[in-house]
Amino acid sequence: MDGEGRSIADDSVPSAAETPTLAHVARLAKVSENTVSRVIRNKGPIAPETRLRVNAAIDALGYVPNRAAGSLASSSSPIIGVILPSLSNIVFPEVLRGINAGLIGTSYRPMIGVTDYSLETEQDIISSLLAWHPAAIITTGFEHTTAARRMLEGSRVRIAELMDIDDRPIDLAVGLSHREAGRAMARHLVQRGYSRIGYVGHDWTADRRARLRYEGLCEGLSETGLSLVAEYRTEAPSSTLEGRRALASLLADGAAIDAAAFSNDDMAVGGFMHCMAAGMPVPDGLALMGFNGLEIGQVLPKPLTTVLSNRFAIGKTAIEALLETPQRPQEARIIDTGFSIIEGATA
Amino acid sequence: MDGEGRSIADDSVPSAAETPTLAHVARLAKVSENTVSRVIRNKGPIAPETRLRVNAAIDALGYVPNRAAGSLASSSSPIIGVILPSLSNIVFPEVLRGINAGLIGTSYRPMIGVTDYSLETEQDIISSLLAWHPAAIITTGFEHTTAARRMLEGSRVRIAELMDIDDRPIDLAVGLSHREAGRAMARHLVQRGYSRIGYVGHDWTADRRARLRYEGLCEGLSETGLSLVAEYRTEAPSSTLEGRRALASLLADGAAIDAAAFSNDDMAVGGFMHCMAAGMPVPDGLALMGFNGLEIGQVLPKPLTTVLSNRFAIGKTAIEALLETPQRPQEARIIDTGFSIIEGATA
DNA sequence: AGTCAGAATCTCAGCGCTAACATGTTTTCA
DNA sequence: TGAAAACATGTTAGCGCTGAGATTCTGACT
Repeated sequence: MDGEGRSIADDSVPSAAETPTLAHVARLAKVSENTVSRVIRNKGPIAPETRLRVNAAIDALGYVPNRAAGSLASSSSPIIGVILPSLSNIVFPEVLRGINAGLIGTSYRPMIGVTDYSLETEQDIISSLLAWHPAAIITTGFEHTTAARRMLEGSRVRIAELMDIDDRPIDLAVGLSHREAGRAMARHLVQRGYSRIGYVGHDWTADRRARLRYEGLCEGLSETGLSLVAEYRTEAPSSTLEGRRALASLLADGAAIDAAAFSNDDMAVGGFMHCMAAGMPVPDGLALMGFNGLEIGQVLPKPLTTVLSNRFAIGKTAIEALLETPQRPQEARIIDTGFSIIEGATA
Repeated sequence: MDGEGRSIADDSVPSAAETPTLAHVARLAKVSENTVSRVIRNKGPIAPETRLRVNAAIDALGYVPNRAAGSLASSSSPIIGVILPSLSNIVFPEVLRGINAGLIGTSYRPMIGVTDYSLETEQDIISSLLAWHPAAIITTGFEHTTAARRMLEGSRVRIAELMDIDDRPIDLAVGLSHREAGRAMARHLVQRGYSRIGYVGHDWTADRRARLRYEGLCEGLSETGLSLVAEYRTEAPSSTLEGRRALASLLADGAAIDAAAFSNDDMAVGGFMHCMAAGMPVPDGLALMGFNGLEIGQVLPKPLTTVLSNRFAIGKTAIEALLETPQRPQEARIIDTGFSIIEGATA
């Protein structure tokens, strides 16, 4: 019955091509905007009947809250800033996958930036992410420019630094001790009876963790009275191809080694490929050990002996810890997700 | 000299722990907020001297614009919604890498969602991304729920559907014809003299493109009077391990084939591993052909014969095309990024 | 000197939502 | 039975920015 004259403000339904707002929902459900807002955010007490009415109106209009408005009003947003060094290496997508897994069922969304291992780029990304007043920022490692560190510390946003735990975090660190992982590699190889151990690595100027593993490896060896008898580092970032080339170079130089420790699995798989192509028996002619525990290593004709870094768990754990405590705590916290040796058939 | 009494409103500098706003910058630079806004967005005429003064104030305060406020006021935001089916497969991170590359130098940021190949999940993600009024939404393929399609079409946001071009896009499609790629595989194998060709694939209920390649393969073969002599599809998603198992199963069933066409490189690399472990010579005992052109395939002792899908280019091209035209055009557009055969040593 | 276009800037009203507080309405329990 | 506590809602004032339309100020050209 709306024949009794034109109603004064019948804009309870938005005109076509106009996106419905809280106000539309409120009018249709005959409650205040604030009540609708509280229903949506599930905040404060709501009478069951009211909730029903509001939800019906939301469905009827196909209302979707405007996040920008919400963020502005509450000066915080359901965004998780995620800063990754690279997307070329499967390791970081796996961390992202963990982050995403931890976000399922929440209304948070990851907003990403890729640094290409440049601290200056990281700084720019941090500043542009902070402009969204995100709930948290997740980045990698402990190395940041001074300005970046100041921004991170100065913001009230929660900060997670992933992968590494060998230093003091700003707020939260989740990862593993790469130094310890390196030592574990040394111990494993020595236990297996190898004594002439070589190192094959990639350019680590921007990869602190690879260097930490290298240092751990050296320490581990020296604890048993050994040391590296040969080493080769490429000038390129890690890749399977570089690994293949690097091992070939090391052996071509006449290195007399019975085992090669690689900076990571990509490199080690490349090394394995070289051995196959060159007819070098593994592990009897040469033992190989990697780091990461990538799937590809486990599908080789002989599964690669390596160290499992729980990338997925790192991402997921970080998100869970961050969401658990929205406010930055007084004390920084470190979560060790550990590592484990994968006893393959190559070392 | 600020000793001459307390100034009435000297809040040109924000009090500590208060983030500076446009208003602070404006006061410090002695211009209106709007002028600062125009300097920042580089919009409208600004006197060089004013620009300098404003930029100095911005630097002095370390001002960072509040994106939520900007988005609310302009009802659009520098966000690119990116919806990916999965992060487990390196293919999609590579697309994301392309997207990211196309975004460098702009202030757009990707906000991501992962569907795990579920159309319902895609629909939820679309709705939650639209809540940000993004500049564009990039998703995969042409299959969407009815509601999702309606949301995409109804929004004024630009939409790109990636990977596939074998159908009609909503707005923009960037990718390659998987059907044609399948035909090309058939032609290549036939040209090389193989005639007893088998197919090894993964579960494609959610992977339309794998099915299209399969169909193209069959069509290509039948054009030369041939057809598949054996095929095996796993019930699991594609992986190297599944590929290895699948080829083993197919051969164990006694299939008399001289070449195996795989649904993708992951599967093909797994197949290669099986051959190595089983002592089957490649390609003389069995030829192998994949699809994608992943790095790992090219590092095998014999580089894998495969089809290069330009994942990185797909992402980058899509972004470039989207940013070039902020408004959705009348006519939907298709960009074919093509494919090419990688002549490896396995087929 | 008068007019006018264009450049440079300002004023002002929101964008759609939420925080904080105010108000009214029940329930609880001494 | 009355006061306090708990519940259920409403009212109001922004959050920090941008868009549209003034307004002021130049200089160019009659």
